[in-house]
Amino acid sequence: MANVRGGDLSRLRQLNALAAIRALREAGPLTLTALAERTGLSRPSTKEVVDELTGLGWVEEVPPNPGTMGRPARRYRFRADCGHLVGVDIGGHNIRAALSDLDGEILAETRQPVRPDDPLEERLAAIERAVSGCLALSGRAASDLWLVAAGTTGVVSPEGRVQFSAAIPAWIGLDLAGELARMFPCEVLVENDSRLAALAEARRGAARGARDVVFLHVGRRMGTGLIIDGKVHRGFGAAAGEIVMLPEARWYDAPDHLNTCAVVPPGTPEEDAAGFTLAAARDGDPAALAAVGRYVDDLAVGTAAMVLLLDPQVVVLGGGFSRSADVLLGPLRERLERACLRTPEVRASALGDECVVMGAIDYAVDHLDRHLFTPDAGPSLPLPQPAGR
Amino acid sequence: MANVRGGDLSRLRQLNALAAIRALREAGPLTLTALAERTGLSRPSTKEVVDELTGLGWVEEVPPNPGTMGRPARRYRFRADCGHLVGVDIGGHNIRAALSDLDGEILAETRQPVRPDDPLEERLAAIERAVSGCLALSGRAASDLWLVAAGTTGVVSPEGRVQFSAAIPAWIGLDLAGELARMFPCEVLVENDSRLAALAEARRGAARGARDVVFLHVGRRMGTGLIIDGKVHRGFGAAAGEIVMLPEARWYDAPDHLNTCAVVPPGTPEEDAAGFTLAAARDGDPAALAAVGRYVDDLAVGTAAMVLLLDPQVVVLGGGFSRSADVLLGPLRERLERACLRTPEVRASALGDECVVMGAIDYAVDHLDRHLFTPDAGPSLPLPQPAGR
DNA sequence: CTCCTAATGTAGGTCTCCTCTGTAACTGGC
DNA sequence: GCCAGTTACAGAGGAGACCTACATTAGGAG
Repeated sequence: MANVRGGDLSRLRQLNALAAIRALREAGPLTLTALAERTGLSRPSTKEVVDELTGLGWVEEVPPNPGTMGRPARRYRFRADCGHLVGVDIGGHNIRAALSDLDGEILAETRQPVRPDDPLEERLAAIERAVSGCLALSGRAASDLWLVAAGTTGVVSPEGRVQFSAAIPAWIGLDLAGELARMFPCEVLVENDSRLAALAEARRGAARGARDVVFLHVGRRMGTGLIIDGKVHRGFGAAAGEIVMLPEARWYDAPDHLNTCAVVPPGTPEEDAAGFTLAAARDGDPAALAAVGRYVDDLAVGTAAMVLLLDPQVVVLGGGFSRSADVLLGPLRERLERACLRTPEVRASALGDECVVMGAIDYAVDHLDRHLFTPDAGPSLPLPQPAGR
Repeated sequence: MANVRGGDLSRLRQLNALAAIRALREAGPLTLTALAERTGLSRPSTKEVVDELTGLGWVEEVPPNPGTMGRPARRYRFRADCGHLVGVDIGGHNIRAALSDLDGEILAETRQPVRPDDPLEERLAAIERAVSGCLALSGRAASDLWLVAAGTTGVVSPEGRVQFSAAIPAWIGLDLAGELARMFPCEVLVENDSRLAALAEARRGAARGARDVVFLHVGRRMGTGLIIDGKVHRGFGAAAGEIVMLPEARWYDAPDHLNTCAVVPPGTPEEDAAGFTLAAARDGDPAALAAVGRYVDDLAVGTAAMVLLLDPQVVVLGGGFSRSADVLLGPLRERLERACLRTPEVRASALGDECVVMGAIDYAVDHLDRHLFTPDAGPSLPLPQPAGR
């Protein structure tokens, strides 16, 4: 029983304003009559609501649709550009950033290469450069930002502190949320990167529309992200999805099967080895195919555990190795078919390297939806008045 | 974006009436001033709302609290008794039923012994007898029932069909929701029993207040129920929680360790064997302790998989063996401590055999809350007018 | 140029809530 | 037994938001 508060007339107006905003966000520019139909309000009331929202800067009139019978209807749209969001992907080798409008439409993207053993300061500076780049590309200022969401490798505490990271040693113990809050003049969210990737796939990628999704990050490191009932699942201590830690799930050492295959040229650095095996498997090399088989055998154990436990609608294969999804998908499906009670769809990531930034943006949009555009959600009133552009 | 509808004045009244009902349900009998404070409405408006609800039969006046300064305030309470819910636990050896009011307060309980190999008709008849018994005990008629929720062993499809059941062979393929709908003149819900047990523990049992809970049904058969974000997690095909099916989780054969221990007298029927081992372990018998150790070793593997994946706040140990929780809890905690990133609390079931019926009641209450007492929830208007008692 | 269509704008009415003022009921001290 | 103090109840008047109904306006078709 969350909310026990009633409300007066102004609350009703607020509700109706929110309904109008949501209708406009869902269905693009609408005429007053169309909007009235969608919100269930009468036209005069709808007009009053729209006028108020226009005054606040949330809504703007667009030219009418010509060529129709009768008097042309004025059309209104939600001003998604009245605020901006930034998503950041903090990886071992790259910092990616993207800037979007309030609808999550991406307006600019940048990438800053880094090295896993870069010192803390250098990496933080790269984050700042990546975001500044986005701002410059889109012609915005930092003060236009409403929300920055960052995804990082490693285990992130509920408060945004990095508790553990195999990929970025310097990151361990860092108060990432605090650092970012110092860096940007707006609210900051921090989340694990695989979870954000999962969210992106569930919202706009391979699992669009599914409410229960398991995202597998397969690559040199393994990770998972869970979407349950349409939301990112963090767990009580924000440590959900760490099934790699269980020896019986056979995930931790699984990539070794690909690294130690005979088709890998001697002297190949370990980080490139798997690529050779996967490529050879695609060409039908028997040794490589056998190695891939052993790899998928292991991969399928942990995956089956997740599927049996959660019964997701879709399993999405992402991460570095998902470029070779054509080689992996078939064998994985086949093994899940045998192990699971109900086999979910298994699909390759549709977003690739952009997965995490997109997920960060989607996470920020969700946050906004929940705290600004949802009635009964705490202090969320539609009051922030957007700048005049 | 679920709901895009606005509303008019009557909607506001409805919202405020719901707020009043929720406040009364949460905090018991309240005076007008107290209610006004909680709902945020003025006293005159609160009075009008309460009068309307009284007229509809949802609210009733109770004698004022004597011994206070000033004019005694009239007090009002939610009439939880204006409708009734039934929860049913369909097990292999017992059918349990409970009847509760709209707050989930249990008013009557019955039990009907059955045998696992009873024919379909006999088991359905036992369900009917169990519920009739509750009605008779509490002096109600079937027409007073608003909702019947049933938990059964086995895998239940989203539509309420039993897809598989190891414990009740005759049950497989049965359209249980359909059968119950024919039996009772009200809405019917069907769910897996372990999930309902998990819900009961999360609502009123060992994990009260936790939003992410893993319930382990340990007994002759193993099962799990997951509460995620405060709700029962079913999964896309309602097959969530079936980790027993995975050989690597080492759950399926785990009970054998207890059955084959030397302390079990020869000729003991298999269903009683584990009890001897657990009892001997409590008394410190070395062979029994070793068997329990092997059992918990296996139990911990699947459990660690769940904990690592979901990071629940609490793990609840329920089912037949949970009577011996004192013997099992320590070793299980210790093993989880080693295997998990963040070890959740591990507690014994607080509800025992009543777990599933209680969970069924809680499930029904949740359903009501969502569909009757929540604004913005589909056709949920506070119109059903309760009988005059 | 007129008719038709579809949207706009305005007026009056209703509903719900709020604030304010006066009245009622009970306790405790003298 | 009476009076002051305290607390709650009851009703009147007013404001805000929505609805319906009707008159008005702008563009396209014949």
